[in-house]
Amino acid sequence: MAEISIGFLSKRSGLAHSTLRNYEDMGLLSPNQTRSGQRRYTKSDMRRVAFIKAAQSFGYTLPQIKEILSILPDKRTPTLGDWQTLSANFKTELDRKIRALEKLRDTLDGCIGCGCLSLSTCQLYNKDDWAGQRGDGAQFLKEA
Amino acid sequence: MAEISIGFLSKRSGLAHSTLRNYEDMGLLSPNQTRSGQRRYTKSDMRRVAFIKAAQSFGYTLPQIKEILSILPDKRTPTLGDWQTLSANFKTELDRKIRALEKLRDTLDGCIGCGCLSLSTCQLYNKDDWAGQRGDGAQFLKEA
DNA sequence: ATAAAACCTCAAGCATACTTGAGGTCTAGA
DNA sequence: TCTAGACCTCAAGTATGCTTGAGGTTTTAT
Repeated sequence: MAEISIGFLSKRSGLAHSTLRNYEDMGLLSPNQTRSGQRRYTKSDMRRVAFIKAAQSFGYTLPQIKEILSILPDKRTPTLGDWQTLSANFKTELDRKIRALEKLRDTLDGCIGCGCLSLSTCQLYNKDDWAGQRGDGAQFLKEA
Repeated sequence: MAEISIGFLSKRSGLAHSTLRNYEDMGLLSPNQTRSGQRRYTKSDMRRVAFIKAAQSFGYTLPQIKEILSILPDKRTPTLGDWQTLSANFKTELDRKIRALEKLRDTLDGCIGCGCLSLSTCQLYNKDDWAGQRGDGAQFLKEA
């Protein structure tokens, strides 16, 4: 049972075999192979899969997730500390996104029914206000 | 300036004209039209666009975002209260996702290097533990 | 009045992330 | 040993969310 087959990992994770192979092609997983070419995953791979699913659910793309996972060591099995670092970084990222969301809410709350229609007074019309003086106009949305 | 053209909204939001038209086709926006057929957005539409971008950045699909926006009234301009309700609901949703993420971290932290290789003792191998006794095995991942 | 810029529709194209299927190999239990 | 089931590769298909482009109309500034 130290040998984790693709079928076992597929059942545990709810991901299709083809999806797991796809992650491998994209460099997100790199299972060992038996002599005959069948995949054998480790517990570390199970953890990676769980993280991939979680990160995807927060809107991260596979290349982005690959980047996040790249802080884990290549050569040795990741330690608890390695995963805690990754986890903390990810949490920080999410917090940043949430702060951007709160800024959106707070900025735009002030605009509901404000009735102002001139570029000089309305936050929604005035591009400099969308980003908190970032001077772009689309800045907030890029940041979120 | 009470008339918001597609070009103006496009510049403010950073979204292409085609993207804004796409959102309209999907029922996320419904601007008025001038006699000749040009689109005229309201401030409320600007707010919707800002929300759409924010929700997308957290991994929501356009149909899901349409659903979230559906709590806003059809017939009248949404009030501050309408938006605050939506905003609070969305925050609750995000909190739920984040709690699932924390559960993932906590559940799997205990497994690093635990060395157990039997189905009966290892959380990673034992499908009932992936979801906190949900009996599916892929449950956590669905939930995140 | 006219020309540039902004707008329109509709259709095709593209990237991401899968899913499906054909055709074949490996492995484990009766 | 044989055969069902699990695995393999490779290629094509699908859904989502844009992007691009052709061909034409409307608006706006001079």
